[in-house]
Amino acid sequence: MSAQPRTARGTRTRARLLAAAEEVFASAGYHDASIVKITEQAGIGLGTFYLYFAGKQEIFDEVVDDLNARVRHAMTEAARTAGTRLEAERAGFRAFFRFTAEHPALYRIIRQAEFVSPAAQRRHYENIVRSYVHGLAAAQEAGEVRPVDPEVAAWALMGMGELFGMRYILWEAEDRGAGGPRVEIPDRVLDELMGIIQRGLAPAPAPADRPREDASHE
Amino acid sequence: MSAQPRTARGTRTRARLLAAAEEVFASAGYHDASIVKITEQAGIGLGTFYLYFAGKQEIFDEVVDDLNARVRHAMTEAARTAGTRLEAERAGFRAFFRFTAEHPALYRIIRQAEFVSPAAQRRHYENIVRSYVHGLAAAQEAGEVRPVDPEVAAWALMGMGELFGMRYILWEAEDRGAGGPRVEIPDRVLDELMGIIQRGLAPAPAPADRPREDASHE
Amino acid sequence: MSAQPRTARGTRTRARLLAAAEEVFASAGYHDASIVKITEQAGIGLGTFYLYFAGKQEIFDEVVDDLNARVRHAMTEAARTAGTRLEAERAGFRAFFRFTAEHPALYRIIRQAEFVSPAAQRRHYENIVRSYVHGLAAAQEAGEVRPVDPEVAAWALMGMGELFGMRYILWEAEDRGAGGPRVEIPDRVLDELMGIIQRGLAPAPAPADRPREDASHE
Amino acid sequence: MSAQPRTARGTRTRARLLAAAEEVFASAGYHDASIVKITEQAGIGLGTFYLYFAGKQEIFDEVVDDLNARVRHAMTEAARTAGTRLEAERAGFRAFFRFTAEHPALYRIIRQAEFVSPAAQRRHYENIVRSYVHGLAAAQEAGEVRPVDPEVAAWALMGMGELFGMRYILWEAEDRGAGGPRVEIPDRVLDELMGIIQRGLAPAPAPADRPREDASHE
DNA sequence: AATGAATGAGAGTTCATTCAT
DNA sequence: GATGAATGAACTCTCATTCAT
Repeated sequence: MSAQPRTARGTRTRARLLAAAEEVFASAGYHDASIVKITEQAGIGLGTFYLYFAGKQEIFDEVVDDLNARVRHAMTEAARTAGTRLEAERAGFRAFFRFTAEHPALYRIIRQAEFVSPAAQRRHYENIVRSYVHGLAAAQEAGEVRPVDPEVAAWALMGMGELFGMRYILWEAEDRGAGGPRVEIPDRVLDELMGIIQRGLAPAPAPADRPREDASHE
Repeated sequence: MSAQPRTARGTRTRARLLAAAEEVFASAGYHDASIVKITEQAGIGLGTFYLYFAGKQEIFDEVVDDLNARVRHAMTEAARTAGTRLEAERAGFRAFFRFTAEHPALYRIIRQAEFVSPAAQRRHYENIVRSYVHGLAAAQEAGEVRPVDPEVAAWALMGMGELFGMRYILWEAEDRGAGGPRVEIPDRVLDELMGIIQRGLAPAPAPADRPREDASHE
Repeated sequence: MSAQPRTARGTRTRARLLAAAEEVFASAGYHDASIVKITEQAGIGLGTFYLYFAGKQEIFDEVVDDLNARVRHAMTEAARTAGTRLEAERAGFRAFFRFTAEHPALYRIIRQAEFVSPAAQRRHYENIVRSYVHGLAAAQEAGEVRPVDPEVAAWALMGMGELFGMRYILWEAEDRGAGGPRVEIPDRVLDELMGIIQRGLAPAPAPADRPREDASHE
Repeated sequence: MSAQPRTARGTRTRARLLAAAEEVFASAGYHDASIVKITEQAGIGLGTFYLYFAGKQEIFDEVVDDLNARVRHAMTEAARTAGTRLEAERAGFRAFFRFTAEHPALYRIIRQAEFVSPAAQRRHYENIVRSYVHGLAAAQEAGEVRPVDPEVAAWALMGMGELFGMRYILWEAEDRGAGGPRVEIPDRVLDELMGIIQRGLAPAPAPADRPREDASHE
C-alpha cells in the first residue's frame, strides 16, 4: 500500500503527484508515462515519488479509482435533480459526456487498464453498473421502467455511453485539434440515443390502450 | 510498408509471424510483446522478422486490420441468413460474441490500439459501424426499423456488443479459468438485450395510432 | 570524526545506533544495510543518524573497532585464568569460538571490511596478532613455547581460529536453522586442533632426549 | 542458468566478459563492480552482457568457481611432483601463495562471497578441503602423517594458508604499491610455518622414545 | 531467405545525504 | 536534540533495431 504523508507538505506533494500522473497517463499512455515525466510534471524530484507510491502500477490504480469516484459523483449529482428515471438517465449521460470532455484521462486510462491493472478496470465498470442497477431497480418499482434484468440494462446503458463518449466527444475533440471550446455531444445525437433507450426500457403499455407511449419523455 | 515475400517459403514465414503476433499481443499486451517473443512463438529467427515487417507497430496494425476483417466477415455471414433485420441483428451479435470467445485477442488488441495505433483503432470501429449502417438503412427502407439516424443506432449497437462481450464472455472466461469449454452468452441475457434493442428500434405503430410520436422532443 | 553527544539522552541515542548498526550490518551486509534500516532498528528518526555519525562508513568502522575490542577482551579474560600457555591458548580459542557463536556479526562484518574499510580490517587482525604475540613471547621466555617467530605463530593460530569458527560454528548454525541452542565447537575437534598446535609449538625436548626430532622431515 | 553462445564469436565474447568480471570484482568489489564497468573493461556493449549472463550474481558465481578450479589445479600440480606428504604440503602452499600473488582476485572475491553468494563460497572452501583430505588420508596410510582427523587437519592448513596469503602476499603488495615484482612469501616465514605444520602433523615417534607427548592436554 | 550477436537509450528503482522545521 | 521530506546520481536490466555472416 502506498505510504501516507505525515505532514501537510507531504500531503500536498502526494496530491500533486496524483494530478500529474493523471495528466501524463492520459496524454502519453501507461507505458510511455515514465516516472520521470510524472515527477517533472509535478515539479518535484524523481526520488520523491517513491516516498508516496510503491511504483508506477500503484499510482495508476489510484488514479483509476480516483477518476472512477469522480465520474460517478458527477453522474449521480446530475441524476439526483431529475424527475423521472428517464430524465435521470439523460442527465446522467450528459454528465458522463461532460466529464469525458473535461477529463479525457478517464477514457484513455480505463482502456489502458485492460492490461495494466485488470482488477482496477473491473472495479471501475462494476462500480458504475452498481449505480445504474440501483437507479433502475428503484424506477422499476415505481413502474417507470419495464421489468428487465437491471444488470443487463445497466451494461447496455454503459456500453452505449462508452462508445458515444469515444465517438462524439473524444474523436470530435481530436478532429478539432487541441484548442477550442469543450466538445458537447450534439443534441440531435443525444435525443436519438435517449429515444432508443426510452423505448427499450419503457414499461409495456396497458394491453388495451397504448396511445401515448412516449408521453412522459422530456 | 511491409515487404511482401517473393517465395512460397517467405509467404509461409510471414503468415506464421502474423499468427504469432496475434497470440503474443493478446496474451502479453503490446508493450510486453517483444519481437523476440513473437519470433520465438513463430519458430523463426529474430532477424527474419525485419524482412517482412518494418517494426513492431507495423505488424500490430496489420494484426488489427486482420482481426477486424475476420470479425466483420463472421458477423455478416451470420446475418446474411437471417430473415428480418432484428433476426439479423441477433445473429450478428451471436457471431460477434462467438468470435470474442474464440479470439479474445480481438478485444484486448483493439483496446491496446487506443494508444499504440489510434488510426487502426478508429478504422476498426468505423468499419463495423459501416456494416451496421448498411444493414440498418436497408431495414429502414423495408420498414423494419424506425427512422432513427442509422449511424447513431449503429454506435449504440456496437457499444452494447462491446461491453457485453467484455462482461459476459471475457470476464466469464477469466473467472472460469484457463481450461473449459467455450463461453457462450447466456440465452437469457441475449434475450433481454435483444428485447431492449428491438423495442428501441422497432418501427412506430401505424400512423393512425401514434401520429406524433417524436414530435415533442427538442 | 563522529560527533560526541553532549547529553545523557544523546549518549543513549548514539549507543542505540551502534547496536542497531551491528545487527543490521551482520544480517544484511554492508551494502544492503541502509541508514533507514539502521535508524528504524534503533527506533529513531532518519536525520538523527547524522547528528552522531558522519556517514555509513564511519559507523561501520566504529562497529568493527567495537567488536574487535570485545572479542579481544573475551579472549584475554579467558586466557588469564589458564595455567600454561597451551592451556591459555585453548581457553582463548574457546572464548573466540563462543564469541563467534554469540556474535556472528564479528565474522560477517570483518569479512565485509575487506572492501568497505581495509584499514579497519587490518587494525582488527593486527590487534589480535599483537595479543597473541604478547602471550607467545612471554611463554617463550618461560620455556613453554619453542623459539619460533611469535608473529608467524600468531598468524598461524589466528588463521586456524578464523576458519574453524567459520566451519564449526557459523556453518553449523546455518545448517541447524535459526532457533536452537548456541553452537559449540565439538570437543573432539577442539582436541585435535589443540593437539596440532601443541605439537607445532611445543619446545624442543632437552638435547639429550631429541636425537631425531626432525629426522623424518624432507 | 547462463546462456551458452552458439557461435565462435559468442564464445569469445563470453570469455572476455568473465575475464573482465574477475578483474573488476577484484579491484572494485562486488557492489561497486557495475555491469557497465565490466562491459567497458571487456570492450563490449552493455546489453551484450545479458546475452550471456542472467545478472551480476550469476557471473560472480561463475568467476568464483573458475578461480576455485584454477587455484586447485595450481596446488595439485605443484604437489604432484613432491616426494613426501610434507614436501607436497610445502609445494602446495607455495603454489597457493604464488597464485594469490598473481590473482589477488581469488582472495578478494572469495571474501566477498560471504554475503554475495554463500553457496559459492562454501563450495570453494569445501573443494579445497576435499583436496587436502585426499592427500592427508593417503599420507596417513603411508605413515607420513599422524592419525589426526584429516578434515580437521585440512581446515587447519587452509586457515593458515588463508591468513598467510593475506598477511604476507596481499598486504605486502599493497604496502609496496602497484608496480613492482611479484611478491613472494619470505623463505624464513614459509620455513617457520612449515615447521609448525610438520611438527603438528608428524607421526608420533616410536612409543619408547616419546611416551607422554600428548599427556598434558585435556 | 535466414540468422543471432551486438548495441545503447531509456526504463524503474534505491539510498546516502541534506536541510527546513 | 530530533525529525522526515526531498533529492538525483547511479544502479540493474530490457528490447527494438542493425548488420555481418
